[in-house]
Amino acid sequence: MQQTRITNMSSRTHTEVRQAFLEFFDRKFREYAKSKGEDPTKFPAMILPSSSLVPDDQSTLFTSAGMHQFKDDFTGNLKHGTKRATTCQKCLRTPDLENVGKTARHHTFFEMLGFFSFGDYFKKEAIAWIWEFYTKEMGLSKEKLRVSVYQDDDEAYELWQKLEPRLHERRWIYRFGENDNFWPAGSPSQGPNGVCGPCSEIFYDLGEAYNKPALNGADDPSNNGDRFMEIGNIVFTQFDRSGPIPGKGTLTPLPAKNIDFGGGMERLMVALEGVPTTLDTSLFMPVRERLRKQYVEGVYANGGGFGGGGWEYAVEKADAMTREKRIADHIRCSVFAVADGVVPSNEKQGYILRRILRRAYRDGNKLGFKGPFLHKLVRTVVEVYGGVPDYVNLKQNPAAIENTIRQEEDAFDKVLQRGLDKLSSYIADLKKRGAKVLDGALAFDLHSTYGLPVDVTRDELGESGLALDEPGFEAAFEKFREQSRAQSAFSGDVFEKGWFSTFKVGRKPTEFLGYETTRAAGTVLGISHNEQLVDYIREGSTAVVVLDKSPFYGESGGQVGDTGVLITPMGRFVVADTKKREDFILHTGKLEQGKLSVGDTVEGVVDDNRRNQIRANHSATHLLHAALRRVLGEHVQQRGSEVAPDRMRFDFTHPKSITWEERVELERLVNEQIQHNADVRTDVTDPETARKAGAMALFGEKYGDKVRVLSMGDTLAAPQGAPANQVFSRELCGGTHVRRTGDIGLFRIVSEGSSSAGVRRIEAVTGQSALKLAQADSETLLRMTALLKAPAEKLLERVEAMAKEIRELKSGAQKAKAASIDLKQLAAKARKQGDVFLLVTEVGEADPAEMLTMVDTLKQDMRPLAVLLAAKSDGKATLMLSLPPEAVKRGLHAGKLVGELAAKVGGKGGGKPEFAQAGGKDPAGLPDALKLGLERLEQGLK
RNA sequence: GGGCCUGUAGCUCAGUGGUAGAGCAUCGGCUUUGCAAGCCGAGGGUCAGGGGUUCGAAUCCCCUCAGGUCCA
Repeated sequence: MQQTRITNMSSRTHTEVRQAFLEFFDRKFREYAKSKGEDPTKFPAMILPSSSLVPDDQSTLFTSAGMHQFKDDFTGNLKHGTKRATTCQKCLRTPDLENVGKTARHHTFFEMLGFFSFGDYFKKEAIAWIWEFYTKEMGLSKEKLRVSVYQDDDEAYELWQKLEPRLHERRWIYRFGENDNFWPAGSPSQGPNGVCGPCSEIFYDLGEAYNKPALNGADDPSNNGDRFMEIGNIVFTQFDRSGPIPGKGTLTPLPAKNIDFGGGMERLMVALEGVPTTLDTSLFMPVRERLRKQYVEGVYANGGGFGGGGWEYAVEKADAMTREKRIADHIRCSVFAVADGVVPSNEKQGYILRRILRRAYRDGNKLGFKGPFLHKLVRTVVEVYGGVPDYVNLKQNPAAIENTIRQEEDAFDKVLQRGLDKLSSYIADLKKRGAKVLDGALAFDLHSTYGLPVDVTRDELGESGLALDEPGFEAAFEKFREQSRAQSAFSGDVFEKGWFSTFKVGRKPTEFLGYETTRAAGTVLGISHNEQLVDYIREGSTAVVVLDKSPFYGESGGQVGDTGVLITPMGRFVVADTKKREDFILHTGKLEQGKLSVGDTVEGVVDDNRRNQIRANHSATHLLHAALRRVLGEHVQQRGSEVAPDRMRFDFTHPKSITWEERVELERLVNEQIQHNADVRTDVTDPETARKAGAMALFGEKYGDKVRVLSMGDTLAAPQGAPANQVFSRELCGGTHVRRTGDIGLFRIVSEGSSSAGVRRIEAVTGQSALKLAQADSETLLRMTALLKAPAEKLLERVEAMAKEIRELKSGAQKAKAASIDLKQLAAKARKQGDVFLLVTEVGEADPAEMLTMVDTLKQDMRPLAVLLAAKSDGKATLMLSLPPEAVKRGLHAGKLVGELAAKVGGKGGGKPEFAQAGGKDPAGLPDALKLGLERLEQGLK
């Protein structure tokens, strides 16, 4: 009976479920706020969008928990302007990588349904609401739900009991210890100190078929079986722990208590759809089906290839189910990561993504796929999630995501090939030696140096009837890991430390005034000296100063920070650089004069001239971006930029280098826009309106509720919201720009190149710098015309002719030198010694290269020839000896002989049996050396 | 943050202290009805950059840069 109900509910799509969750909590929040007497017309937005997978702060590589974007809100700094919020947060986590596809619930990428309280509602509401959501809104059977509380949390126990007496009667409220039901796990007795609290989990019983009870509270992770799936966890942050670590700490109640609820979207879908694992839900089945279809098509296209079997064959061969599921998980993860701007690489986020993609690729190989196949699944993932409002960036440019993944597949293919080549040479070597086992250190080298996965090595060895020295491999790996660990500076702290984290608590971000002015008054909120917060600094101190308002632009979006000065009644603080950190503007510099204290009113004065050059360069990047899309095509995507006063750099996706014609056209288009001198307009609006107006948003970039839309170029008379094709450039941008395009003055491309695979880089200059460049070019030209005595338009011809002439002269020079010695005369000195011509002589001034030419020329005339030449150059002596095979056969060795002769000129020498040279510092010894050489050669040739 | 590998002609690479090479590509000539191709020949190199050791460095040592790869 229950089954019928579940089936009914499963007709909801995941998009509807997600929406239902968010709307449900939004409703609850509003009811609650009203009951507290709050004014309903003044409610802030409480359904918040998912933040990017790549977090703003440097604490972690990826957003790995639903509460990540609320870290500051939990410490009392209401960054989002609300005390209550609900989200569906995308997360990425890899410690469970090994479990993906094997268990019912592990993922690399997952979505966390969350609701949060920052010192607002607490335990009672949280428990009641989530229960109502699961049982009423989602219609989950109460028979299937179990809950747990922390062993000492009687309050939570009673709340559950009162809410649903049956849970208590059936003993379905479990009390677990601090390792299961406390956050951070085990903190009462182990630490760390700080905010913490008990939690309460909700489980869904998948049925006895999955008979691995997990609800025994044991700490052994192997008991985290598949029968009971944790679908939600409410953390009650209510204590401040202090005390020894490890050791029993004291838990002091916090005045402001928080709620952090997280429930896996994938797990909820399992409960709703009645399937055994998260990877069997409708979130993944389209991807898995697409994969199977591709496989079957592959079999067909290859005339029944893939080892001659069908899917079932592969199942038997390679544990296909796990692999298929893992591919589905990994490709979904990769699509989301790429959409958020991550590109596979060998560091940071890019490296995690690369590992995930390569694992999936290997799984595909094992299933029988040959060559790239993962990128073909991208569209399916995009189709599954395309309807979710938060994930519009998936739909924005699926081709770019496909491309990125395809490139990584190709790159890995190459790596595999190289590794396999190396391995086969090892295998050949083993066979030659009659050995059976490959050294573990070698296998590890293949892995660590050439990126060849060890399972590939194992398989290949197996096919040749060989084995891998497993303990040796493990030992090498462990040694390597230890070394890396010891040398690591990596810290995994989620909560940052340092002066800034203390400073920012409860403060409003700096208001940036620099769009309108470059000179404005502000109040000093904080000063950091030597990484410590201080009340004041004295003359000569370097410091970081934070103001409530500032005209200084903090480095971001590629634009460098402003420089200038902060003037106080008592002093002068020279700003050398300005950075932006979480919307606070940090002025770095030195107090040149007087004293500066917190609370002082200062006048911030930005270096105007420098700022104007920056404006020109920044605006020019927008024009260049637009021009690139017109000249090269719509596939051009910004990949980064750097805007400084004297130069700009723009990186963008494009598969080929740019032709000269394209470059000329780009320059022309940009300068045309500059000459039209159109107004530059900024509209402040919300992201949705901006998108509709066709503004280009940076791929993978994060934007707030309000964005600045910058429109530039022709047809600006068009009303706000006019289609993008009516203006030359329309982009979201927080940087500072010129008023009219004419302010840019002049735009010139300095260079074009590549910064990484598939990404081109253009460097350019504007305004004064462009003029300087033009003048420098003219000067070069002018000087060349003078130097070469040719008019500018004939220069090219002239230089080409000269280059040719130089080449001819050069090759002629050595011959001429050789000739000047009069080779004929030299040759006449040659004697026949047995069947070999023998020539031993001094040739005056000559360097080794010239002597070589002589030797070669002489050898052409007399064959076979043994020749020993001696020469002086730069006050040093050089000896050169060339022997024909006939002489070598008779036991002569040019290298050895020349070494012996070198001693006569105070030097050393050597070489091969048929050719050798030597040098020494004492040319006076040359006659002796020649005499000895002649004796030896005569003897040797007899 | 650390370990290892690589960087040589337009491309793919060989070259373990002694005259910088091969294959492909390019250009020219010949052969062929044409194509595919073949034959002969030519051009093309700061041996990633810098410093050092040495009589002599693509080669050995140190530093820098770039790419690859693994770990933290």
